[in-house]
Amino acid sequence: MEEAIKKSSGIKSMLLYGALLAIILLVMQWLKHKFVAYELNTETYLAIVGSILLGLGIWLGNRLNTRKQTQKTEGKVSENSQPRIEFHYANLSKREFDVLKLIASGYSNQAIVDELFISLSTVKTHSSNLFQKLDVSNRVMAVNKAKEIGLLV
Amino acid sequence: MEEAIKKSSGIKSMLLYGALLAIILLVMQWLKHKFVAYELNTETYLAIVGSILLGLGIWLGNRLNTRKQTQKTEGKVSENSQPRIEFHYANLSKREFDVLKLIASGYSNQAIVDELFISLSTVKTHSSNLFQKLDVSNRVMAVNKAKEIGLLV
DNA sequence: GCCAAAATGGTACTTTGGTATGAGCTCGTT
DNA sequence: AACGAGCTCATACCAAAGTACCATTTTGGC
Repeated sequence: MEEAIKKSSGIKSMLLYGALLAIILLVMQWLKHKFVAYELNTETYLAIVGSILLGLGIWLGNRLNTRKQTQKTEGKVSENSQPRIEFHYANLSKREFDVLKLIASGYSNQAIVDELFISLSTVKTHSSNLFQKLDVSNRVMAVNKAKEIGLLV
Repeated sequence: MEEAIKKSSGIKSMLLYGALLAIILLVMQWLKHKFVAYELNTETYLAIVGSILLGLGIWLGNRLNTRKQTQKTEGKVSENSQPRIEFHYANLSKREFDVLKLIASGYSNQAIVDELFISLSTVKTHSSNLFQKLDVSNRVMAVNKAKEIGLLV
């Protein structure tokens, strides 16, 4: 796909070149006519043509490079927006996840008791279960792991 | 500063233009000499000069844009590398910060002992001190706070 | 209705974490 | 030399976390 875009870009620039060259030839013919009509000397003629061509060249070079840059930027943006949160990654139950969130906020077990209206031993059970599922052995590791796998932001 | 760099870049491109124009004039004189010597017609002469100038223009435009891009990239890189860890933000001592980093990685106190070659009571002392400085009461809160204030990434 | 998963809860115990208090040593600054 | 900051360490104590084991109830899917 990106290769196709690059090829397309190459063909486009070629066509552009061709069109520009055609215009340049027309300008040259016109200037030649003026040249003959007003008898401009050769150097003046060349300076005019040269300036036009130089300016065109710079513009073209600039434009080609801007296109390259735009493609790169788009590529990066789409990469950044892809990481979705995988909710069932570690098979945590709803309640286990509730407990995990509060742990991550720095709640003690007792504070979680007060927040979820359950007993201390239930908090410990959920906590222990989620550690097992996340394959960790303490709260900080659990929080780190959960963030790492996208379970928590 | 960035404005100064941009101005500098502008001056440089002007000098470059000047130098190129000088070269072009020399080439024109040389071709005129050839023109006279070999009696090339005017259109051939123009085609040669025109091609050279167009090519030069494209090259220049490309180069200028590359410079712009390079500056942008450097600007981003320097932004990314600027967030230094503010070592004394919360007035943590070096040792306290060492302990904090390990806590943040999920290390138990005993594991920190083994990592830093100090006693358990020293770990506890540093830990307690850093909690006080960060105004928190447990490890998870300490880690969260440290990340929040930019002390840890 | 049956069954598995989830939620809840208790008990006992060990491990880990955190606080308070005190002390000694080194180094840099005044 | 005096002083403060930082590092280190010990002791004592309690709180909190975590594990193991067991049990009952609830919920959701078939």
